[in-house]
Amino acid sequence: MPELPEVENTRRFLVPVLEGSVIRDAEVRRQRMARRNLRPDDVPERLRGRRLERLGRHGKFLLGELERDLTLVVHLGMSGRLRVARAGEPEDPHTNVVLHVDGDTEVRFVDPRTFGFVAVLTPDERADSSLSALGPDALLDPPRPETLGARFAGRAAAVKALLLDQRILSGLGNIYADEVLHRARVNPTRPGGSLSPAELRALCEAIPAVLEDGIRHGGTSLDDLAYLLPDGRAGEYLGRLAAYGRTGLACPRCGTPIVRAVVAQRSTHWCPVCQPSAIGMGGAA
DNA sequence: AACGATCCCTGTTGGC
DNA sequence: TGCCAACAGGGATCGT
Repeated sequence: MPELPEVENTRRFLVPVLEGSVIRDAEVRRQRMARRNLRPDDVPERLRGRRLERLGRHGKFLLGELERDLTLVVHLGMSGRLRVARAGEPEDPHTNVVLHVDGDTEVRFVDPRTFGFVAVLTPDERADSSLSALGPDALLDPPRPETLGARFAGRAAAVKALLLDQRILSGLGNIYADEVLHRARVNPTRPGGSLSPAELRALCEAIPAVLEDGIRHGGTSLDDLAYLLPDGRAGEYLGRLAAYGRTGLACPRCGTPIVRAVVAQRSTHWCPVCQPSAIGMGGAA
C-alpha cells in the first residue's frame, strides 16, 4: 500500500514533470475522488491554467503549491497510483482523474478502490482540513526519543496503533509500522506508555532508517493491483521486508517463524523471539 | 480524552 | 469448475 516511501518515490518522479508546469486542464471522472472538496466541480475549475510551483509531501499526502495560494492535495489511499503518460497512450482501468500538463503529457490518477482523493484547497480550507492535524513528517522531521515518549506517555493502546496514528507521526502505514517495530525489536502489542527509554531510542532510530531503505529500493509493490512507480515499474522493497506479510517464514535475524495477529484492526506481523511480548521473556505473544 | 468498532470500495483469494 | 463470502487497508466517524 502506498505509504511514505511510495509517496516519496512518486513525488520525486513527478517533480521534473510538474514543477513549473501549467496544468492546462483536469478531468475528474469519478466524483467520489473529489469528495474532500466542498464542491467537487471546484477541482478542474481551480486547476485549469494554473502553474504548479512546487511539489511537496507531508506524510502520505502529496502537496502541490499552485499559483495564487491554492494547494493541490493528492492522497493515494490504498490502491492509488499516479501514472505519467503521453496523450493517446492506452489508459489503465480505473483512471479516475487526469491532469493535462504542458505539451501532451498527462498525469493520471489510477485508483480502483477509490480510497484516495484529490482536492484543491484555499488557505482557509486547508487550515480547516485534517491536514492541519497531521503530526510531524516521519522522515523530514523524525521524532526524538523524548518527544515520542511524551506522546506515548500514559497511553494504553498498542504501540502499533500509535505508530499508525497520523496525528502523532505522519507517514507510517501498516507495512512500515511492522518493519519499524521489527527493526527496533519492539512487540507491536505493547502498550505505548510501557516502552522503556531504550526501546523509544530504538524506535526513533528505526523509523527513518526503515523509511530511507524503502525509498532507496523504490518502495513496496505487493502485487500488480497496488502501488507502482509513475512509469509503471514495480518497487523492489517487497523482497527486503523482514516481517510484513511473512507469516510462517523465517525471521531474517534469528530464523524463527514470523507470527501474525490482528492488532489495532490491522494485520500485524512480528518475530516472537526478537520482539518478545514481555521484557525478559522469549516466548510467543 | 482515549479507544475500539464500523464504514467506504473493489480485485483477489480461498473454501466448498 | 463455479460461485460467493471473506479479506485487504487509510482515514473519517461514531459509540462507549
